[in-house]
Amino acid sequence: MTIQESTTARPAGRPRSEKAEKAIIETTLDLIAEGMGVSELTIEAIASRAGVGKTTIYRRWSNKEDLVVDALATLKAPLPALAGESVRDDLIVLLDAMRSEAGQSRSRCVMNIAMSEADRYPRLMERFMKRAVEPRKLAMRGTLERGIASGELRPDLDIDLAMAMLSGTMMHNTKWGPPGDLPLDLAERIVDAVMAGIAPHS
Amino acid sequence: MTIQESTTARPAGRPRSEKAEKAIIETTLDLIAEGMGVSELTIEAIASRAGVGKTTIYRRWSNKEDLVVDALATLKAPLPALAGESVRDDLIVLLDAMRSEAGQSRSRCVMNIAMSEADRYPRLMERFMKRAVEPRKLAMRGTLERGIASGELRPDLDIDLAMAMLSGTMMHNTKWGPPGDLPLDLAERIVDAVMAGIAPHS
DNA sequence: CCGATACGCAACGGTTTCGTTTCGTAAGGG
DNA sequence: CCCTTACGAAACGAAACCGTTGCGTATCGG
Repeated sequence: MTIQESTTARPAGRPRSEKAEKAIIETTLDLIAEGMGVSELTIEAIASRAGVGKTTIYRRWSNKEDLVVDALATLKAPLPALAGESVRDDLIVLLDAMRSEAGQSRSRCVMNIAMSEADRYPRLMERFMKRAVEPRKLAMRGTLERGIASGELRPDLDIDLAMAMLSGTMMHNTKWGPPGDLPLDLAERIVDAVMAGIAPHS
Repeated sequence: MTIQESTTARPAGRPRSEKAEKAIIETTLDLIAEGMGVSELTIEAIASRAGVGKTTIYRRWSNKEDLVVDALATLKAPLPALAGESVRDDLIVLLDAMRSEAGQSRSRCVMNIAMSEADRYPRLMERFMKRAVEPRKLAMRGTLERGIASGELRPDLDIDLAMAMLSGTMMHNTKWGPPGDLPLDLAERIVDAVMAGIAPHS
């Protein structure tokens, strides 16, 4: 209230190290990506691996869950750009984004948490859903609606069921398919198969 | 080596209580079904809930993983009987078995473990896969092959991809679909949608 | 330079689980 | 009856984390 507090009234003293903050969050994500469940994460392990005192963590987050929420929130979802020409191409782009993300251990184990600890950490999952899942669902829904309008998809299409077919088939491959990298043309094959169906041409 | 050792040369002394053994395994499955990860299971919690001394557990299993392996192995997989008339009907039966199992907390959380802790407990998963997953996969594969032979399915069908489409769509609904029970006709709708495809009639 | 704050580090007491051991009792076989 | 083994209960020392505190140092504003 004196003369100028600039924008945020910087407090006196040494400012908090952004490097430490980044290291903490990165380490948290790394540990999760290595298959560690939320309940197995320990503040001490994060601190030691990040080269940081526990104090520095507790000064920023009051408990483990808050830290994990913030860490997951930094996983941005750079939605792939859709050409918007053919619905088939757009669906392939969307599914191929899933395929390539499945190869990254980080996204993969975040997905593990999403599927196995959803009930135990509802706040965490709610936030993660809104941030990472919803935008993709909306993009796919929009593409399917466009396909119905343009006649590229059947007019009586059950959109929710179609989304489950597309995403579910890809997820089934990432989770239960043969080990190793997924074939590069998997998205294309899935989209074509889902579009054509498994019954013979009528 | 004296006269008769019957079948298994019963040792002297008090025999082990089958009741205790059963209680231990049931309690283990219950705890897992309540959303407890393998790493969060504690021998003490199992012992106390089962009304059993820790000694009784350690006398039978040398560590937690061995116990969980045995517990999961007792989850038998009563494959649904397939009529073998129409491929569509058999696929519906197979998928509907998945749907109804998804409603049971026990099978559900076993699935959670399967998907999230597969890398951490590979022995455990290998055994579980062989016991519970493989028979179902074989049944579905057989049905699809029969459908190709009978002309009910397209002759150039990619069987693995078709299995991923069917199972993946159902799993997507169980995991990411709206909360609450799955609609009773979900299996039928999935099978019909997968067979017909989402593209318009050619 | 000085005061204030953050830093990494180490240690604290408290809790939980571990795997083991000891205890007195229960239940079979010879 | 006696020997053997299993039983449930309780307690043990060791280890891992918890959340907190004190320490000496580093880094900012004034």
